[in-house]
Amino acid sequence: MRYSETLLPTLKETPAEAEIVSHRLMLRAGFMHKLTSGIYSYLPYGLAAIRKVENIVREEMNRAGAHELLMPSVQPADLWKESGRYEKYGPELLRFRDRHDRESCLGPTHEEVITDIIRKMLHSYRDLPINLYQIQTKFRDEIRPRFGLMRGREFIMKDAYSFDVSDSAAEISYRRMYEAYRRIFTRCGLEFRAVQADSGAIGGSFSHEFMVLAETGEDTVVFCRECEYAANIEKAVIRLKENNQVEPLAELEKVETPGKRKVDAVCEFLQISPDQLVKTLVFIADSVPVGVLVRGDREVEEVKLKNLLGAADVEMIDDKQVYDITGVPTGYLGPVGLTIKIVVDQEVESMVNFYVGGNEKNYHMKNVNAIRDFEVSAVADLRQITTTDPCPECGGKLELTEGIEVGHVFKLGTGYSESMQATFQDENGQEKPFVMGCYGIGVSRVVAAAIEQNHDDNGIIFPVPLAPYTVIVLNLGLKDKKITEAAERLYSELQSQGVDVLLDDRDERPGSKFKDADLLGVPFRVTVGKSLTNSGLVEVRDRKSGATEEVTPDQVVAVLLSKIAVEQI
RNA sequence: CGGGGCGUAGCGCAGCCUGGUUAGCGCGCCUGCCUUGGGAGCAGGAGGUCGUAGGUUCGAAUCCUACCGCCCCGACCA
Repeated sequence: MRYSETLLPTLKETPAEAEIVSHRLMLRAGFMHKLTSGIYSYLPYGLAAIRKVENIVREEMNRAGAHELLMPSVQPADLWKESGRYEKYGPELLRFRDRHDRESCLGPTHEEVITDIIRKMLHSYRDLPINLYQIQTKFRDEIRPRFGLMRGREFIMKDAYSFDVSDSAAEISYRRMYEAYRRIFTRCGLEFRAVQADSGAIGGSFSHEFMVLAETGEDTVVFCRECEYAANIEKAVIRLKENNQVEPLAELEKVETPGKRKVDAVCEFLQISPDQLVKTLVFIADSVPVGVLVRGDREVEEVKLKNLLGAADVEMIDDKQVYDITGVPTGYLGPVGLTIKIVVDQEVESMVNFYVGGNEKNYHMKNVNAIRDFEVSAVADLRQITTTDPCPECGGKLELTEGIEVGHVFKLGTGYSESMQATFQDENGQEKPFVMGCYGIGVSRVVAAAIEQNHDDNGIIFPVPLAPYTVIVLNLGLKDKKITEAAERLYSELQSQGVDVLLDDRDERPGSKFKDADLLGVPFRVTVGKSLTNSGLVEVRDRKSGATEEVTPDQVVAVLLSKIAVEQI
């Protein structure tokens, strides 16, 4: 590509809208152009990076036996009504009517469409297994799009769907995708972890997320220092410590706590530690209020709560709503005498003689005990794991880190095939629902995550496999025949060797070209300028290390090819 | 949806509080000269419905109202 011919508008200054480094750099390096919130045009340079990711994804999907197809983005509501998701999927699903007043939606994912294809086209166990994928633009009307391509409303996703004859066969398909994903993200040059995950709105029995480790990640990942255990914090199961202390139940007592509402204040006033206190939080689960009890120093994990209650949505409510529902001012709420449904974190169940709010302003209660003093409708693991908890697998020490979710694999089971009546005949002539799996990769997000992980003060440092161009040739002597000829020759020789090369043939001063080359993050830079005139040499520079060497023009292609070979995974 | 911030030239901003000629600055862009290995210099120039609509006023970028858009925080522990 000739720089002079393409649209690659680099910016010296950072647009005010960008907060995180990948977003800033992508805007400055002319990757994309925002049309409206969460919706971007991909400019040539950004598109080239996306294509690199797509190609790696394609190669590995194909290697894993999946086959590419392309499904529509506009989908009829009827299909979504069949699966039951037209009601379940929230406002993220963009709905509209066509000219015939038919209800339609923009596909945020394609389980319904693929299941429809398969049920109409496959009828025999002999056709299975099959795994189909597409790379396509998805639309999800996110509550709050942010960070540029990191969380857009419109984004590019690779989604794959597997169909199997049985659960055990589906597990093989799942493993295959899991391994393919490991290869994909390794090839992208990313530092990542595969973690156990909640399956969320898509549903299904179990799943793993692939997380690129980065401070700006929107997810928290917990992993064990001693074993292979790794999970999204939403999912991390808490292994209960044995509680052998047998303490006799004491008599319930009311204590005055004037003006003490926060856990810390109550504890300080009563001279107790937060692990002796139980807080009562009120959530609204699909419009039903639920009281949730956790120890004073713990945090409720809403995803766990949601799963326990089988609710589509749970939300903590504000002080006013709490008062409206319970008649108790916040800070003094407790389970004793509370009429709403109460669920209890497993840790609380093993506590004896603890403290709670007194359901009356300025009062708490002591020596409270579950079951004896209040009714419990369920006990479960409802809190967030912490680094002081033992690893649920081996008991080892846990660590927390932030991650960007770039891939997610799900074992779906027969949920969709049953609701949509997608069946095949097995070898005995029995009708059976397909056992499904689905597998997503946020292609545009991978590019953002890669930049989040690979940059310095001067700009992007692309890993070779994702770099839109592997080499940039700077012509620093546009009016110098010898220099221009050498640069042009290098450009065409590299191209003929199959190297993605950008020739900076703009009429710009050297400083600007150097700055832009750094900003764009092209892994290798070849400078053809005055050293060619002086000593017959050109400079080859490694963007990542900054190391330079001077070689003759004849050597350049060979030198670069060997450097690229080292970096190409 | 709540809270906060912002909307003035392609980008980054000043001006607004305290209303008053042709609305500024830096970067970028155009022309010329000069320069050419880390975003040069000089000279000249183009480019603005001051987000939109309404109101107050002799007069509005500036004050008031409504709307639109964008960004950030939160969907958070009582």
